[in-house]
Amino acid sequence: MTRRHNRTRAERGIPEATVARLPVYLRALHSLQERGVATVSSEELATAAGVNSAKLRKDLSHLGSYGTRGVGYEVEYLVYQISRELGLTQDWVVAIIGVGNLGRALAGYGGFASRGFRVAALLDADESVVGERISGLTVRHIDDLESVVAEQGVSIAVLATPAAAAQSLCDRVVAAGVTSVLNFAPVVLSVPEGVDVRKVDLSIELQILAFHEQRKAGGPGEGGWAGELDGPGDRPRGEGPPGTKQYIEAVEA
Amino acid sequence: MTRRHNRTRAERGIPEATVARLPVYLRALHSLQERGVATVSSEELATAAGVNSAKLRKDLSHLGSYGTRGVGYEVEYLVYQISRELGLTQDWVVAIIGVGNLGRALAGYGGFASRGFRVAALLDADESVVGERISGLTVRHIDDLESVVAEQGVSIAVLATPAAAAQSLCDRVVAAGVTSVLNFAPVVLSVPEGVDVRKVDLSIELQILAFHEQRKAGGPGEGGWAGELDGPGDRPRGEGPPGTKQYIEAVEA
DNA sequence: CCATGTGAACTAATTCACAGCG
DNA sequence: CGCTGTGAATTAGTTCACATGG
Repeated sequence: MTRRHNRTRAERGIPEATVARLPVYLRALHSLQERGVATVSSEELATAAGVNSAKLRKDLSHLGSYGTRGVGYEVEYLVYQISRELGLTQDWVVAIIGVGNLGRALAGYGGFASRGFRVAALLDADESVVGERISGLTVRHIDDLESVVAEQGVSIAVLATPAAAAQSLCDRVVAAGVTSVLNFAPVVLSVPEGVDVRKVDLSIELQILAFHEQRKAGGPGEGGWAGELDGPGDRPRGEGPPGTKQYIEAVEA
Repeated sequence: MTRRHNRTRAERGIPEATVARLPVYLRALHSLQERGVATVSSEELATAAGVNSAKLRKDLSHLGSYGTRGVGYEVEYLVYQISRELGLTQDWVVAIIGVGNLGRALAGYGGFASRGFRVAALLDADESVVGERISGLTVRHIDDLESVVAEQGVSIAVLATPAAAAQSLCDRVVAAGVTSVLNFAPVVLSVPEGVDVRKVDLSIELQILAFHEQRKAGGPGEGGWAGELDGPGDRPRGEGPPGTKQYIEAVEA
């Protein structure tokens, strides 16, 4: 919040929206780097990252003044600066909790190893998967969670468990000292101050798409304005507007 | 922006931030419903959804006036209204493109079927998986993409392919008439006006966590302010500050 | 009397537009 | 001259706080 030195810039506090875009810029830069491009303008990089150039420049300006006026940005240098800002110049030890379909997919995901993330452990409660070897790691029993976290120095836990198990496992990893959690289970996790949680939720994404899809087709419901004037009083109870699937009964997965 | 009728509320145009939270509220409501709760206050629901109550009320107010002052919201009714707003009172036909680890995990994900999303097809380019049966569906060859989209009336495509294939497959599904894409490949997709794309990106999420994790440990880089005073001129070229992993060489996954 | 619904105040994020530097 | 970097203007989102109505 308050400045605590004479920091020339960056000044402790990059906007969250900017932080969320830095990885995108970084990926675009890597791709340029592979193609042997040495220098890039804000316009070009912005296009590659799918944003407009003003936003890109403003974002980068939060890190410092790393461009050259009249020229652009040196790709390699910018890659380094963004990597450093994101904390990718050091390794982060990751544990994946839950080795179902998703956990396996994550364990095999190349993107982990490539950028400073080292998967050090796979854990599961199911005896029948414990001991199995996946992507070079032996699945360990969830009882070992605390010792694994301590021994390996895990700082990021990836939760790929059923919803019902997520909160209590989250509590355990946090108690064991993990301060960042990436949650794939469809639940809202509560964690103490100082612990960061990020959520990846397929079904939420689909529902957002459905909203826009419906809108393209014209208004909510089937015929557009079912229930328009219903103040409390003429509420549909137990049935939707004619022709619609009624309510939603299925259980959460 | 300007009102264009005497619409009592909703007024065409729910803020994007609100849309993104509606699925969370919906999930919390379903969970209350399962526990037999009939009525809920904004305070309770907000807690369950992990937001504050003012935000929840403001969000719901964009849909209409569905609460009762002094009492709260009727769970069942609110479930219905949010579902309708999100377009979940109708079925959406989904095709999953790419049947690797991730595609399989997605195909088996219960959250699909449960809320108005019907996976109608699995497609892959790899001959060795074509014909395989997964979660009740036979994997079809990617050559059939256009006909599958047309026959099944697919409106949402889920891309779970390698990065290199994503854009051209995206082009194909869009050309075939799909107007919503959920992209798991680590690339920025470009699509024509009117097509919605949402991105789920593991490695971005991890990088955001790393940023905050690093911050907890105190400042970027190892020793805090490597390159502090470097205006252009004394840039590190080809090496990072002492002791840091240098640059990032690995390829994108 | 209590919890919703909402103007008003505030904070964050985006976009504009141009000064200024290489 | 061409591009970055950035104040200023705008727009979006959040939070406050309370009038309102069941």
